[in-house]
Order: sequence, then C-alpha cells, then structure tokens
Amino acid sequence: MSTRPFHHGNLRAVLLEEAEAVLRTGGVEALSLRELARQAGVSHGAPRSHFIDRQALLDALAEQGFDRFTERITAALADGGTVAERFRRVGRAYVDFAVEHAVLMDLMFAAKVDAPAGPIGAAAARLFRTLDSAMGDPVDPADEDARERFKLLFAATMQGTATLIAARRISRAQGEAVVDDAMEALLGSPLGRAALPSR
Amino acid sequence: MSTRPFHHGNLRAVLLEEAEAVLRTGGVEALSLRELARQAGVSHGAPRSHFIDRQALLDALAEQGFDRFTERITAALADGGTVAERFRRVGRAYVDFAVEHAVLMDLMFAAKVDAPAGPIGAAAARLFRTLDSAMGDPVDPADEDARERFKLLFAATMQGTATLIAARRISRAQGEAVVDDAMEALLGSPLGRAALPSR
DNA sequence: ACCTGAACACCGTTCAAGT
DNA sequence: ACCTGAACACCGTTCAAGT
Repeated sequence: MSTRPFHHGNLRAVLLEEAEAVLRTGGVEALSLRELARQAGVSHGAPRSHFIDRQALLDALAEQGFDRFTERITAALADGGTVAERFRRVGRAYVDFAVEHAVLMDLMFAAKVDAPAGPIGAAAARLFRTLDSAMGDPVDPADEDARERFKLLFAATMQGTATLIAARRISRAQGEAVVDDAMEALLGSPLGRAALPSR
Repeated sequence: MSTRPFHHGNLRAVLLEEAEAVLRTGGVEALSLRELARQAGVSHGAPRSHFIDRQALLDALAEQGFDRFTERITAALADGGTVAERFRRVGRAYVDFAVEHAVLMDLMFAAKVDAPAGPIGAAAARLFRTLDSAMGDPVDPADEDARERFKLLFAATMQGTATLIAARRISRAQGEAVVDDAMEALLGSPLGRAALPSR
C-alpha cells in the first residue's frame, strides 16, 4: 500500500490534541488553525474537512473538556466514604481540574456556548448528573428541590474558587482553605441537612 | 482656531468607550483596533499613541471594569441595615454586575493579568477592600483571620454563581436562589459567626 | 505629543481541483 | 471522503514622516 498524502483519518484527533497543548501554553488567542495545520504537516485548508471554522474546533474542545471533567469527578467519587468525605474530595477535584485547565474552563463556560441544547450543553448536563452520585439516593422525594439547590450552590462555590485561583487573586493554599470553609458551611447549613442523608 | 486633524486629545477615552460597546455586543474576539480606529474616524495607526498594543487596551478595560465594579458594590452598601442585609444586597449587586458585564469580567479575571502587582491588581484590591465596609468594624482583632476567609468565601460563591448564569448553565431565577441559599449558609456558619458582629 | 499612511507578516474562510 | 493550493479580505504591529 502506498503512503497516503499524509494523514489517514486521524487528523481530527491530532488537531484537537495539538490545540489542547496550545491552550495550556498560550491561551485561546494563540490558537491558529493555520499553525495547527502546519504542525500536523497538512495544508492550511485541511482542517476544514473536520471543523467548519475556528469556533467549531473550540466547541469540540469544550465538549471534550466537560467529558474529561466528568471522568475526574467520577474518579473522586470512587473511594466511597461518608457524604461529607465524598463532597470534600469532589470539591478538591473540581477546583484542581479547573485550575489545571483554566483556559479550557473559560471555553467550557463561555457565554457563546449553545447551552443547554447541543452537544456542549449535553456534556455539561452529564457532569452535573454525576453530582447526584455524590449525594447518594434521595431519602425523601420531598427533598428533591433541596438537592437541586444544594448541587447548584456547591458547583457555584467551587467554580468561583477556581476562578479566583486561576486569576491569581488568591493563592493555591488560600483556595484550599476556601474549599474547606465552603464545605463546612454548606454541609452544616439547613439546605445541606435537607439535601443530604444524615448518615 | 483651525479644526485640528480630528481628535483633540480624547481619542483614548473614545476608544475605550467604543471598545466597551463591542465587548457587550460581540465579545473580545470581535474587538479590532483597526475597526475601533475606523469608528473613531482616525487612521489605523492612531490608537498606537494611546495603547502600545491590543492587550494594553484590554488591560485598560479590565482596570476600568474593577473600578466600576467597586462603585456598584459601594452603592449597594450605602443603605446600611444589618450585616446580613448588607451582604445580601452586596451579593445581588455582585452577581448583577458580573452577569451584565460577563465579557468584561472574563477580561478582569483572565489568568494573563498582571496580578497582584500592576494597575489591574491594585484595582482588584480596591474592590476587595470595600467588602471590609460590608462587615463593619472588627469586634475582636483575633477574628481578623476569620474575616479574611469569610470575604474570600463570599467572593468565590458570588463569582461562581455569576459564571454559571453568564454561561447559561442556570437561569437568572435559579441564580437568585443560589445567592439567597449561599447567604443563609455563610451567615449561619461557624466562620460567618466568627467573622461578623452578632448584632 | 499625536496622528498619517505605507509596509510586512499573519490570519480565517472560501472554493475549484485533485486523489 | 479527505486534502491541496490559490485567492480574498481582514488583522496587529512597526515605523518614517508629517503637524
């Protein structure tokens, strides 16, 4: 078999991988389709076969980001323990991921995203659903509202903590302290007690 | 006096004003120095006299953003009331501003910013200092650590709530509920009671 | 001090053409 | 189905020159 022009069908994956590296090192504005094509050894028009435009590549990165995020949260849940222990671990995993992938997170939570319909919104919904596992089964169906509100409050707090760290407004150590303080306040609040099984 | 080439010294202000409008309507990537110059009726090289490059303009917008943010928070504090009432108002003002100026907030909390030295970091510090007024005078100097931590936790929670709303992951109404739930949890927590005067 | 206008290198996007 | 390569319109940045 003759060596084909260059890429055999994995160009899409190669571009996404390269793009992630650029995101980490230089931010979104450093990401150029032409440069990506150059690094992949294809012509500048080639990416067009896989991504209709630059935004489509950014969207694909965001969707992939949500899925990786979900994996990390799921992994943090695997060890079991009490509800409090699980949430503390998930909280740290949330902040860790968000700080490590700060630019990717900006993409994932960009206002321009197709939320909540579309693939990115669906990926975001999957992430959110894994938080249900952290809470355990609902004891009383009447607590469903409290559970929803608790999840939102939890996500908001972790999200904000990550933003402050990524923006270097607070140090990593201060961020850890915020997570601990947040979990203590949330778990001990009336909402926390209504949402989570007491045992 | 003859009409001077065009602008008489306010080009900088004009550019910033135009840029803010672009930010609201089309986001950062829609912001072009050449387009700004065109709208201002000057040549494409003119902005160079006021901003060394595109990033310098973005930085100026971020700094200005922090100052406006501080004004809004200060205004929310003006009406007095109990600590709980003040914090509830500040919380809403925080989220409102962040949602209204979502793109600007991204600029303000971008990782690339010169934090904490430099003009933007200084403007951010001024914002944070206004939160001291919300807490009132420290009762016991030993509570200084609790006050710092409470401020961080408060800021993180509001910041995260704003992000979720701006990203359309939650509705405006859900966001309001998160703010209320957050304030109840924070004010009632051990940290909240240590940081805030009980009366 | 502030602005002009040419010049340069770099983009994203489109599209006919190749395999 | 996937990639090439020319073409187009648009950028940011630099810099000598004008006032």
